[in-house]
Amino acid sequence: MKAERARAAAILQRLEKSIPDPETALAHNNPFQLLIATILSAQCTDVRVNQVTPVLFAQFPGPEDIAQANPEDLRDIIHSTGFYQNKTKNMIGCAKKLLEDYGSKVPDTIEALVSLPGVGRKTANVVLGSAFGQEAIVVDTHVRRVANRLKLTRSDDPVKIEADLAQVLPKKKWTSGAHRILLHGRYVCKARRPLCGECVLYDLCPAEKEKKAAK
DNA sequence: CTCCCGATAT
DNA sequence: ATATCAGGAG
Repeated sequence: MKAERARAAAILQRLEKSIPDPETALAHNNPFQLLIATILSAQCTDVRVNQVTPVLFAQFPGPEDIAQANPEDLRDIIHSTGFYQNKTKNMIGCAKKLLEDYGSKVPDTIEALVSLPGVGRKTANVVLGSAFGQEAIVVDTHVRRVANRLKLTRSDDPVKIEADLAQVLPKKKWTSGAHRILLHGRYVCKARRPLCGECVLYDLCPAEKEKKAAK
């Protein structure tokens, strides 16, 4: 365990250099907008979400506006993010629930967040970390892949991965650390063709050693 | 486990 | 032309 923490610390130290400022890529001005943007980001790139949210928020800035919106209008705006039927329903349901149960404010606990339509653990942790400044480990597909390649976890279950990372990362670095791992996965340790040649973690990566051993 | 869907890399 | 990417709900 102690050795694992030291390895994780070494990994983080490299990533802090290669990714100095691990901020959310999702454009937003307040917790509500981040919540909606993150709901839209399910199975969709942040780049694409950022193409639709300015249009969406110009017309529907707050929960009141989205709760009352004509679903077709919302759907047309968010169409390109995919899964637009679900996402439209979720946005409206989510806005309504915020109005009815949370005084139009985005709640700041994982339990309350996860109770909102379209909000799972990943989305909840994004909001907790980036809107409320809590230490929250976001596990998305990138974090899952990178954490497994680095052998920081052996699990495919996001909840278990989150627990494993919580063990090995200092709490002060939960949000930034997970986000750096995420970004490293998006741009370097990619799903299809990982750029091992330009990876700052090259010598710390078990996946790389396995490849060499296989030769 | 299946369904929900568009965009892009190959 | 099509495989792959990217979370949540039922």
